[in-house]
Amino acid sequence: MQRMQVTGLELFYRNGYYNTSIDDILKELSLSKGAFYYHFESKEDFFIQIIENLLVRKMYSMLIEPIEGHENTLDLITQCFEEALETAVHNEFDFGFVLSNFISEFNGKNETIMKHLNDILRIWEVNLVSAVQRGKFNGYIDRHVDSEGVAVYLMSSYIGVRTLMVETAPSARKYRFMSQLRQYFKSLEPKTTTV
Amino acid sequence: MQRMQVTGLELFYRNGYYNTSIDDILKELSLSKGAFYYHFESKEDFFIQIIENLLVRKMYSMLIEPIEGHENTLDLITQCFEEALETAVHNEFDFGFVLSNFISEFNGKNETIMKHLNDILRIWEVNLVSAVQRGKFNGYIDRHVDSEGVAVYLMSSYIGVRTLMVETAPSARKYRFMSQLRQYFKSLEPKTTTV
DNA sequence: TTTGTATGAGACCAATCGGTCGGTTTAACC
DNA sequence: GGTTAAACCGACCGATTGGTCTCATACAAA
Repeated sequence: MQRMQVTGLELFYRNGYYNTSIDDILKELSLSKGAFYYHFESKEDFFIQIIENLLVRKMYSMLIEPIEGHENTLDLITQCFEEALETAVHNEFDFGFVLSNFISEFNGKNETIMKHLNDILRIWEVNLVSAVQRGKFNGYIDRHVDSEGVAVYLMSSYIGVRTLMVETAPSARKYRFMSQLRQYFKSLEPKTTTV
Repeated sequence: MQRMQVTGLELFYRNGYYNTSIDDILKELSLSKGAFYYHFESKEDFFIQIIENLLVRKMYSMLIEPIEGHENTLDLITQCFEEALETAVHNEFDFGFVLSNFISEFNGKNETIMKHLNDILRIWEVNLVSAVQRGKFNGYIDRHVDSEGVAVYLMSSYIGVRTLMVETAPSARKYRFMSQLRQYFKSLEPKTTTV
């Protein structure tokens, strides 16, 4: 059952949800339809369980927990993005950002699943916002900065660069992205001109 | 035939390529299979023609031509993004950024189509790079700025925010995004401290 | 050994897919 | 009116889809 979910996520990620048949997954595992429908109600139910069990965990470990510390927020985020992108660069079978790929696929087609995906997005956003607020409180970020704005901008750029890194020069694009991210972050630091 | 392409793009955009059957398109137009396969070799050929005829044109008119002038580059890009996002906000049937949606869908599945999509991406990138270079030449952008880096960062953030604007508070997210974009642009302006 | 239950196998189903093909309509030209 | 070719119709095909159903196996408790 755990194996089914892991393999399911792999194939759904690689080929998309609608373009991956249950038979594909079962063939990979040498299992039968009977085994599948004994454990899961439907393909949709199967996918939702994958989201809840695997995708959420992955998001936490890669993009949320790494920025939870009390050190310099901007450094934490920089390092977090750096590592996440580096993982993608070295992944031979990278097909973009899992979450945003699924959002693109289900948007306007399956409201139930979209709700689950948006939940994850919101968790990410909330954590980014409070990280920025922490940074302001600790004096690493100028206190006039709009925390929600920074969060949206960070999520946007990350989602986008992961799409751009698909297939065309991922390493170069990662490098350029990170260097501009640092440039942007510099503009968020407290104005030293303030007395 | 033109009608077929327009309707085809509409449905492919709304439901995805693999999730839209030829019958769906023909039903919408009250046409038959015969009519379709008289004009197009296959579903793939049909889609590629749509890309070449409609998608490329759309990209040019919305994201490339508006930034081609010789005024302040950063202003041009700001206004261009502003208008593109505003269009999305007011579009009742917005399903994200057409180009990046298709990239997500075809990535790793159809190399032929991916080549066409990447072509469009590269055209966009080239135009952004030369816009930034123009800005440096005209004194609107600091000459130490990395043009390619800015281009990648701009494309990333645009692609990402279009994904984020899907379904959840598009207007608020657009506003926050634009305001952070301006913040970022400010950091690209020439350092007045230079004598 | 018998029974009960958890787990799985795989034939089967209706619906749908992209694509084919023989035939019909339409309209322009001689 | 006859000819031709572009445009279109729709029945049909084999393959595949998500899902159901019946039946087989495994193993622990009685």
